[in-house]
Amino acid sequence: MAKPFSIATWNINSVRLRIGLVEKFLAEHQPDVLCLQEIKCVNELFPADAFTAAGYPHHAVHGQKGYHGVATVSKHPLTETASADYVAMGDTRHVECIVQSPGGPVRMHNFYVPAGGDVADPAVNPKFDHKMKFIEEMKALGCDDGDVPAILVGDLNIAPLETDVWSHKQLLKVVSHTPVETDGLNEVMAKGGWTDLIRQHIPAEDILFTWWSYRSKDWDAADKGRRLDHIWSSPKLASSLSKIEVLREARGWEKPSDHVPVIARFDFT
DNA sequence: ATGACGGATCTAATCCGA
Repeated sequence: MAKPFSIATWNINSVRLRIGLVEKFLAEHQPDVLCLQEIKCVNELFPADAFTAAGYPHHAVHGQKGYHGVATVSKHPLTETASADYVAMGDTRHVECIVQSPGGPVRMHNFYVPAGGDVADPAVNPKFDHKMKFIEEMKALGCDDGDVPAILVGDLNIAPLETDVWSHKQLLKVVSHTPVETDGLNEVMAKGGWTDLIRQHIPAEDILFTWWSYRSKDWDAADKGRRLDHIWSSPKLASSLSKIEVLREARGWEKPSDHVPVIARFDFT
């Protein structure tokens, strides 16, 4: 008998402003676990009651005032195991917990990787230096550390494949798609033994985006997006993947986030 | 021109996102 389990990731760009959209999303799609990035509030201001009322009473929140911040909410019990301070900047960009899924415990990593600023040169741009150091530290993260199979999700702010951006050629020097970033992210994946679940399900030949800039007059018609949001897992869990859903329609909701939710559905045995 | 919006904050103009 298969045991369904699903996880979603969404850069919400202020959880307090968009709690209504989150409630709509949870009601319609019912993931077992939702990982949010850019909650933009301290833990005390996280709308915990709304999540509990929506059927998600288990929370691991790691926020700060105004910027960044990550939160993992779940239908099933979870234990927060770490909130690593990558690059020791004091930023809230990672929360790790173990979720009691119907198929057994799963380690969940929820990341918000620094955007990296405008200029892709660490010597003149401290934000890009920060981003590259953050990626460097992520290379130490193994998918099977500690014997519990793991899932890594989040806004990694890097679009690794040519089909992850609207124009590979025009974005080669644009932060998020430079070779030093995409090579770095590929190394994080290879060293940790991670599998890219989104690209396991949706062929690398297919154009695929999860983010569209607010600055575009008509984001849908222009369609100049990037695939910045990711779902990875250990190979053991990857073999149980049944479906990936990228909710492009959510970019067209009223007062939307510039990122859309991505859902991975599994059938555990 | 990729494009010139949208969030939080010491409510006004500034920093930040990618």
